Formats: sequence, C-alpha cells, structure tokens
Amino acid sequence: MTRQSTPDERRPANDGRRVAARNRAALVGAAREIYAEYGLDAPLSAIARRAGVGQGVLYRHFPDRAAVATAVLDENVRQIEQAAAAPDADIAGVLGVLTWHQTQSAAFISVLHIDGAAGRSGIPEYAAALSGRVERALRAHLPDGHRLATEKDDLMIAVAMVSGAVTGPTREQRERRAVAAWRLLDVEVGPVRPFDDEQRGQPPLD
Amino acid sequence: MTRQSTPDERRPANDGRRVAARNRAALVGAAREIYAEYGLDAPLSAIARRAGVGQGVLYRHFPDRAAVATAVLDENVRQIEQAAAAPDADIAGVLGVLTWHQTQSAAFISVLHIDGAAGRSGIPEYAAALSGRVERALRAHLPDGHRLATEKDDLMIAVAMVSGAVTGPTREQRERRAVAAWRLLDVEVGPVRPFDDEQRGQPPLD
Amino acid sequence: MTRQSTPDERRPANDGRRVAARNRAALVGAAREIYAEYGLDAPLSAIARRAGVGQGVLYRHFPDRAAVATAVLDENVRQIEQAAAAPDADIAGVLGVLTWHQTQSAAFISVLHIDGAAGRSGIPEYAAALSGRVERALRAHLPDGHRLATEKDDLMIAVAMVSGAVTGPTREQRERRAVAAWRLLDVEVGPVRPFDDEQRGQPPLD
Amino acid sequence: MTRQSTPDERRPANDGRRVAARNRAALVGAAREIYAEYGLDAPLSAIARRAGVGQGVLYRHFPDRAAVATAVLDENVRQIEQAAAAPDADIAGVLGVLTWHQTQSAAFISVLHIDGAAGRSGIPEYAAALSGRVERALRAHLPDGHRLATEKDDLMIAVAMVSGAVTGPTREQRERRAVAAWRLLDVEVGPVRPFDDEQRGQPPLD
DNA sequence: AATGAATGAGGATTCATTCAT
DNA sequence: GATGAATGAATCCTCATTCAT
Repeated sequence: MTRQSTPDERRPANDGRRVAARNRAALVGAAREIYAEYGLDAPLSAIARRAGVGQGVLYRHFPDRAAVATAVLDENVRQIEQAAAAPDADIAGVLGVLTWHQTQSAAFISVLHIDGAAGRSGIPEYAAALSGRVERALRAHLPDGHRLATEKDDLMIAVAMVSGAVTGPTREQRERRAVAAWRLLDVEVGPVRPFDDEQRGQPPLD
Repeated sequence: MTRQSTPDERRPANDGRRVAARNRAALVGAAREIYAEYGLDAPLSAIARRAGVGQGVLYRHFPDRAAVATAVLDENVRQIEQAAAAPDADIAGVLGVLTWHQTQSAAFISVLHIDGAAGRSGIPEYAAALSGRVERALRAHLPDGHRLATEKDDLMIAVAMVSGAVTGPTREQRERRAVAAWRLLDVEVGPVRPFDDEQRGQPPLD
Repeated sequence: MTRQSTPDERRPANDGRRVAARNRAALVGAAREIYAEYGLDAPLSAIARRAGVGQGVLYRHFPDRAAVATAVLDENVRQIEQAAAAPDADIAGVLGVLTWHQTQSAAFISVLHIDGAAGRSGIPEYAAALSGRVERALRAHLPDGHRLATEKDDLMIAVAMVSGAVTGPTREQRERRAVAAWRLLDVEVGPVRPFDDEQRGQPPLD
Repeated sequence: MTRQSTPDERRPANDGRRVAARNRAALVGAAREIYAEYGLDAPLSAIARRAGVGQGVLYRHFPDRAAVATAVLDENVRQIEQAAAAPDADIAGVLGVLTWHQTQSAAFISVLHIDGAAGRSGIPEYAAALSGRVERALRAHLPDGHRLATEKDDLMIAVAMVSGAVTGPTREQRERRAVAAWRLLDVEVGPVRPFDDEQRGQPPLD
C-alpha cells in the first residue's frame, strides 16, 4: 500500500514483476534503517512495516532473517568493491570508503567481526563471504611494503580493530574515533566518505 | 484463586539459607558461562537452568538483567584492579590481564565497547562505570611517554580496538588475534593471563 | 489471643508467646494499611514486609489469605458491635460507626458486598459471617417503624448501597458521598466516626 | 491500529479479513463472559482461550487490557445511549436499561464505581469517560422536579448505590436486589431489560 | 504476488506457599 | 517461633513463521 510518490504508479493492478522489484528494494532500504536504529536483532515485522508491505512479502523475497541482513550489507560491500575498481583507486581511498560504512552502520560492523555477529544473529557463512569480498577489495591495492602487508591476517585484524573503536551515539563521533584508530595503527586513510555521491537517502518513513 | 495442586508429594528440598550464598555464586558462574557462549542477550532462564535453580532465585538475587551482568563483569574488572594494585605492577602487565579477560568473555568485550552493549542489553551506566574503573586501573600505570598517553582517548580506544580484534571460536585463536592487535598498535603487552591463580571462588556473601 | 497482653511490658527480652502476639498484631496492622492502599488482592509478601516479619510468620498465624483479611475486618466489625452494645446506642449511632468504617477501608466495603468480594479474593463464608454480625448489631436497634424495617432485606441492601456510593480518593470525599447516600435513602445517621476515640493510628511505615 | 480502510465492498472479500472481524467479535464476547464471571482482573489468556483464538490474536486486536475492557463496556454504554435516544425515552426507561446492564455484568458495575475499577485493572480515564457517557444519557431525561435532580451528584451517587446493591450469584437475584434498591431510593424505574430485543447472542464461533 | 491475520512457542516477571536452619 | 530462601506455576507480552484469500 503506502501511496507511492512515483507518478507512473497509479494502478495497483499493474503487473507483478515491477511491483516485486520495488518491494524488494523497499525492504532492503527499510531494513537498513531499522538495523541502523535497533541493530541486527530488530523484529522483522518492523522492517516489513517500514517498507510498507505485508509480512509475507518479506518472506517471499528472503528465506530467513540472515538473507535480509545479507542483502543490506551486500550493498555496502558492493560500494567498497566499486571503490576498489575505480581507475584511480589506492589502498587509502578504499579504506576511507570502508571506514565510512563502518561509521554508518552498526550492522556492517558486526559482519566484520565475522563471528561476533554470527553467534546471535544467525548470520552464518554469509558474513564470511561478505568479509572475504571486503578483504579481496582491499588486498588488491595493498602494496607489498604496506604496514598491513607483513602478516597474513594483519589486514583484516586491523579492520576489525577499527570496527571495535567505532562506537558512540553520533556518526560524527564514530568517525572521529575511527580516524583515531587508524592513526594509532599508523595507517594512512583517505577521506572517510561513501564511494559515489549516490547518497542512499533515508526517507523519514513512518 | 490459588489453585494449588496440593504438593503433598516430595518437594525439591529447600536446603536453607546457607545455600543462598552458594546459589548466588552458582548464578554468577552460570551467567559467566552463558554470556561467554551466547552474549549478554542470553535468556535469563538459561542462566537459572544452568545454575540449577528456579527462575525465582535469580530474581531474588538480582533485580534485573543488568544486575546479573554487572555481577559477572564486576569480577573481571576487580581482577584488573587487583593486577593494577600489585606492588610490581606496570602497564604491560595490567594490559596482559585485561587482554586475558577480553579473550575470555564476550560479555566483557561488550562492556568495553561502552555503548555497543548499551543498545540491546539495557546495561547503560553500568557499562560506563565498569569501563571507567578499567580506565583508571590502566591509567595509574601509564607513563607519560607511553604510546597511548599522547591523546586523551587513545588508551580506551586502543582497548576497544583490541576488543574488536578478539574474535574466533576458541580462546587460543582469540588470544592470538589479541596479541597481533597489540603488536599492530606497537604497544608492549605482558603475558596474557588472569591476575592470580585465585580460582574464581565463591564470594563470602551474607 | 487468650492471653491478655498487659500494655506495660517491661521486659522486651521475654520471647515466645509475647513476641508471637506482637507479630500477629503487627501483621494485622500491616495488612490493614496494605489493603487500604492496594486492595484485597495485594501480595501477602508486602504485608509481611511491612509488618517487619518473615513470610513464614504470616503463615504461622493465618492459614490462608482469607484468614488475614478476616482478621483485619474482624476489628472493624467488633467496633460496630461495641457501638451497638453501648448503653445509649441507637440505630443512627450504630449506622454512623458503620459508615465510618465504610469510608475508612476499601476492604471493609468489599465484605459488605458479600459476594462481590468473594469472587476474586477468596473470602468465602468469612464474609458472610462478618456481614451477619454487622446485621445483628444493626437489627438489635432497628425500631419496628424504621424505614429499613419493612422488608426483610432492606437493611443490608441499604448498607450495600452506601458501600457502593463510597468512592473517591480521599476519606473526606468518601464520607461526603456516604452521607449523601444515606440522605437519598431518607435514613437518619448519627455522626460518622469510629466507636471509641481509640484512633487506629497509621504509622507511615515504609 | 485500525487504519480506516474505507470498507468499500468492491473487492472480492479477503476472507482473512472476514475472519479477523469474527475473531474480534468473538474476543469481545468472550471477554464479556469472562468479565462477568471473574471480574475485570481476569487473565487475558482466559479470554483468548474462551474465544478460541491464540493469545497473539487478542494482542493484535487490542493493544492492552484496558482496550479489551473498553470494547466490552462500550457496548453496554452504547445500549444505554440508544435507549436514551429512543423517541419515547424517559428517565425511568433509561434507568431500566442501565439497571439491566448492572445486573448483567460485574465489569459494568465496576466502571460505575469510577475509581473502584481504576485500582487494580488500570482502567483509569476510560472508566471516567464511560461513566460520563452514562451520566449524560441519563441527565438528558432527568426532569427538574425529579428526586435525583436536586443535588448535582445525586444522580450518579444513586447509580453507584444500586451498583452496590447488585450482588448475588444469579442474575435474577441481582435484579431483585436492584429493584429493591431503587424502591428504597424512592425512584421509579422502568422494566429492567436490554434496550432492544437485539439479543447479544453468542457469535457463531466455529 | 500481496496481504495481514493467526498461531504458538519463548522469555520475563510475579507471587503463593513450603521448609531447612 | 522466626527467618527468608527456593520453588514453580501463572500470566503477560513479543515475534518468527505460516497460510488462506
């Protein structure tokens, strides 16, 4: 339901495919907001409600709660991959994008803890896969002489460490702490910002 | 109304008030285990069950779930304080004890994230208080020239960072990662171990 | 209770019987307060706590919750009986004492509803017995020509009606309404007050 | 709750919705019965059980226990209002309908005690609102010279008095006592019956 | 495909009652 | 006799998940 502001949508009897895609996107967006506000344990009903769809639709698109979380985090990871795929990418820049997402989303932090989140939230191998993609994106630009290139695990341990430092009620404070964390690690980081200017807008729905 | 089923049958023995202290200790111990396995959001009923007591006993000893968590974490913090109070204490040694507890207890990690725990578990100012005690214990031995002594927040940010790195299914792996984290921070840490061999005994309550 | 406790007890260390009597009185007093504040469904533990005794003591003196209530109300009824036994007693005077108790105690009101209370609070035939004693005390002074003497049930119906009217947060308001109720019934009532000046003081305990 | 979806019946009826309406009615009916038997403090689970639905259904339809009670009592009050709105209504007739409901429902009695209900059941201002509606319905037909028109509060005090008198295990006995109460008040009352012949029957649940 | 109602298990919390000391 | 701890049933309330329409 939820009157859609899209002008071309005037007929609820419009064919399903398009509606389905829109619903899926609405669910992912709603989940992102809900996760940001309440964490990964938030009730699924809240996500469906904020997306403006019935509970059943959520289950049609996502088999379980882990799938929802994965879909949300997938977008974050994709941005990092895109940042890594940019022509002028370097490790500092990619770390900056990564850090931005760390400061943005409590859920995203969890996934980088790999099993910290897995315990409670039932995000199983999904998390490992996402974490692996992040690692590949970073490592593609990791020079041999880089501070995090000596030991095999250092790169992702450092990422996890920054995740640990990123706490606080406001994004600004979280960013300040993230920057301090990288400084303590003696690692140079580019500007902390999303990859594109594709602002993922948060409609103050509901 | 009181429809009581006339418990003329044997009733599970009431061992008297002597057992109260033992029960409290059992609850704290059970809570420690349960928290380590499932995190601070674990059901209180699981704690009572593992302690081998009824639900009511838990509520007799602890008014709310925050009180349970506090009782558990309080012991960890106390060990760190004791380590700091030892005659030959230095910052590396205290950090070693701290790190041991970080590798030991998922719950303890949460509390050092300061607000990471606050979110769901309703451990609000408790966490801040415990975290403050840890900070004081550490700062008492922080030399002026120490790597973590330049910026005001660096000390606890570093602690949070190590907490972030401490993941993995086994304590050994978590310790390995913790050590790697301190190395990346270029901070010297003493042996990772509990303060004393003081078996976590029964506090002489009552 | 057979033993008359002389008020001038000089030996507080004289245990046993005397302590038991004091505890019983404390329980009744506490129950009166608790009932006035929370109604007849208040937890028994609250009564024991306010009386400053253990839970077990309550069960030693009273087999069930109805016995507690009865003990409390018994005192109210006794005052009414004493008022009726006074040399210069008349129906108006006894009604005044009765009304005072109605305005004083929500519990007492319930008992005069006879079965309204019985339903929930498990005050079974106790209530009937108490109600019967009140009726006898009143009827002893009911002149043949009295407004409430025509029909058999009129007397106690009128009492129940006044009980129904007695609502409100303060005793003053309840008294005002009680007086209005008697006026509507066209029944003359003496001064609304306890029988003796034996103020049953309410220590603001706890 | 209750987004007012315009109940235009153009669409092929969604039967899920139809069941919902039936369930809601069943819940209200069950609540009425349970309240009559056990009073307003009856467990909500008993209501759900008698309605033949799960607990969750009750919470879907009513956010809290006060909402359930309000839904039930609202119907009673509505009947009284309808009786007052009838073309040939007079005060005696409306009082008769009111009295019928008093004899019918212990819960309804509570609400007219105004604060008697407020105590335990958490039906605070709801009760006041319902009581106010009853008063308005009555007062609309109260002639200036009526016995209950002299003092401002007399009307509702009288209603409360009758409520107080209405006790007893059977409706018949309660009615007899109610009639006696009105007689003692010297107030003429019409036939004690529900407003319409609209028997509030048992919804053909399952 | 969407809807949103229903189910029912799970967890929190409160108390009446018993009983060892 | 008193104490107060323990038990465990009962109730409240929340969601994850299924399913009829």
